[in-house]
Amino acid sequence: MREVRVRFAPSPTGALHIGGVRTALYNFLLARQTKGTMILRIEDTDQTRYVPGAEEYIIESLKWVGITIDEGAGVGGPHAPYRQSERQSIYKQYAQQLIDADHAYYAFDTAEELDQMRERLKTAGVDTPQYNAITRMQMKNSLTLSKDEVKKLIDGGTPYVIRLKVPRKEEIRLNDLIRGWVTVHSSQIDDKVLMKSDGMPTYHLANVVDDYLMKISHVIRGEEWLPSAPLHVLLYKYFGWEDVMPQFAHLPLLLKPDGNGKLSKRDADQLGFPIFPLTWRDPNTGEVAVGYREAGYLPDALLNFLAFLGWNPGTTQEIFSLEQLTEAFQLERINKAGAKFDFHKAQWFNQQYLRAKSDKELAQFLLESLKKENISCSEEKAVTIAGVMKERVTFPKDFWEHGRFFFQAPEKFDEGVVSKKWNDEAVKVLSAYRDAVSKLSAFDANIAKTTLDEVTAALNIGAGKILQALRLSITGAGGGPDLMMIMEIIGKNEVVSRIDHAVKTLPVKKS
RNA sequence: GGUCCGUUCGUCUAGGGGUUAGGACACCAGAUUUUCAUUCUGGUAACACGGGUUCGAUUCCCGUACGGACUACCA
Repeated sequence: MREVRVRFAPSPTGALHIGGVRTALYNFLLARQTKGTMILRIEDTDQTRYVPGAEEYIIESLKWVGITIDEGAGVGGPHAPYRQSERQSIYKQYAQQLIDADHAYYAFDTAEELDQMRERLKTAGVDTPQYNAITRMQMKNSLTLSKDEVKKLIDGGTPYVIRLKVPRKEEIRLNDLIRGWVTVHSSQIDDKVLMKSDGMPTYHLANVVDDYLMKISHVIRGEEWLPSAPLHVLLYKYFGWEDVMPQFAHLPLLLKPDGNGKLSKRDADQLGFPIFPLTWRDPNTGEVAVGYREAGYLPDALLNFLAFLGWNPGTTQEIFSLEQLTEAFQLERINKAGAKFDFHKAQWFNQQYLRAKSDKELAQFLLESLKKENISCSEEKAVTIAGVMKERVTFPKDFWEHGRFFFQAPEKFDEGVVSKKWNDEAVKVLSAYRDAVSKLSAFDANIAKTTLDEVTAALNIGAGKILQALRLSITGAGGGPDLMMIMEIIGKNEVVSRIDHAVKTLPVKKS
C-alpha cells in the first residue's frame, strides 16, 4: 500500500477556524495511525487576502492542540518551500505543460468583458453563465486569436490568465472515501482560471500540482471543495498523473448550533463560545476574539470533542486520548451529514478531562490564577482546595472564580439566601458559634462540626436551620463545597472574623 | 435559478429488511449530599413525507419536501 502522506493546507487569511482544526485533526490522525507524514502547506496565492500574522497563528494553534507537523511550513522538508507564494515558477511551468498539450489556453478578456458575457447569457435565459466549451469561442483568447496576435498581446504586456480547456461532454467520476461515487458532467464545470493575471496560480492549479509534487496520498478537506473535486480529477488526468492521484475524503461541515448554515464567527459570538483555537486580534479592525485556549479549554478535551463531530468509533466510549483516537480513527466511519456545533458538549468534555487530572495538577491552575491576583498560597493548601473543588469546575479558572472565598472574605452576600435564611435566630446561633470557636485551641473540620452541634444543641435549634446562614457568612453564597472543610482551610481566626463581620453588618429580618 | 451533497430523539450519534430503535450531551423527576455541584436511579424524546420492491421497510429504489455547499482572476 502507498505510504500515507496527508496535508493540512489553510490559507493565511485570518485566524484558523475551529472547523479547520478538525480538518487538521483528521489528517493528523490518519498520518499517525499509518506512521505516515503530516504536512502543513500554506496556500497564500491570494495576495489581496493575505493577513499578517495568520500563518504564525495557524502554526501556533496546531502546536497548542498537539497536532504536530512532520513536514512543511515552520519545519521545512524535502519538498520546500511549503508556502505557495514561493512556488510561483513551479506552477508556471506546469501551466505551460497544459498549454503545450492543448489542455489550457491564454485568455485576455477584461473583467468588463466577462461581466458583459455573463450578462448577455443571463438575459438569453442561461441558468449558469460560464466561460466554457461553447462561450470560449466568442471570447478573446488563444483559441480565437491567431498565433501572431496572441504573441503580440503577451509581448506587449497585456494582462492574461491561463484557463483550463474543459471538455464539452464528459462524465467525470470520483470515488470519495466518505461519499462514494460522485459523478459530475463536464458541462457543469467552466473553464477555470489556472493562472491569474498577477502570475499567481489559483487554488485549483496550485493544489493539484503541490499534492502531486508532495506525493500526497489522501486529500482530506471540507465539503465545500466537493463541487470542484471533479475539476481536480480532470487536472490529474491532463497532467498524466491519474495513477498517483490521491484519494479524496470530503468532510461534513460544522454547522451553527441553532438554525442552519455553516458555523460562523457571528454565531459563536452571539452564543458566547469561541470559534478560534487561540485568541486572535484582527489586525485590520483591532477586534479581539477569545480563543479556546484562553477560555480555559484543555487541548485534549477540545480535540476529543472535535473528533466526535462527524465521526465516532462505533462503540459507546466517548472519552478518547489522542493516542486512543489515533488507534480508533477510520475515515470510513466519518458521517456524510453536517454536524451542528454543540458547545455544551464541549464543556462537558472539558469537565471530564479536568476531573481526570490529579489534585496536584489542578492545584497549578489555582496557583496560576492566584499569582495574577497577587495572592500567595502554599502548594499544599492549593492541592487541598483543588481536591475540594474539582467536582464542581468546568474550566481551570473556576478554581479561583468559584473559590475566592478561600482567600478573601466575601464582600457581597447572595441576596436570595440573605432574605431566606438570615434571621435573628440565625444571628443568635452564629454569634454563639463564633464565641465558641474563638475559644478553641485546635480547629479542623471535625471540631468545627462538633462545636456547631454543641452550640445548636445548647440553644435547642436544629443545625440544619442555620447551616446556610453560616455558609453565607463564610462564603457569601448559598452553595459550594463542604462547609466544614472550607472552615478548616481558611482557619479559626478567619472563621471567627467572617461570622463576626456578617453578624454585625447584615440586616436582620424577624423570623 | 442551476449543479452536487445530505436528512434517526432538542443536539452529537449507533443500528440496520422482522429491534421494546441503543448510547452520550442537554432537559425533567427521585435518591444521596442538612446547601449547591458531584454521584446514582428513573423519565420525556427520533427513523422528514409520498410512492414502490418485499410476506415484512426506519433500513433498498424512485420521487417530493427541507437543509447545506458550490456557482470569482477567493480559498
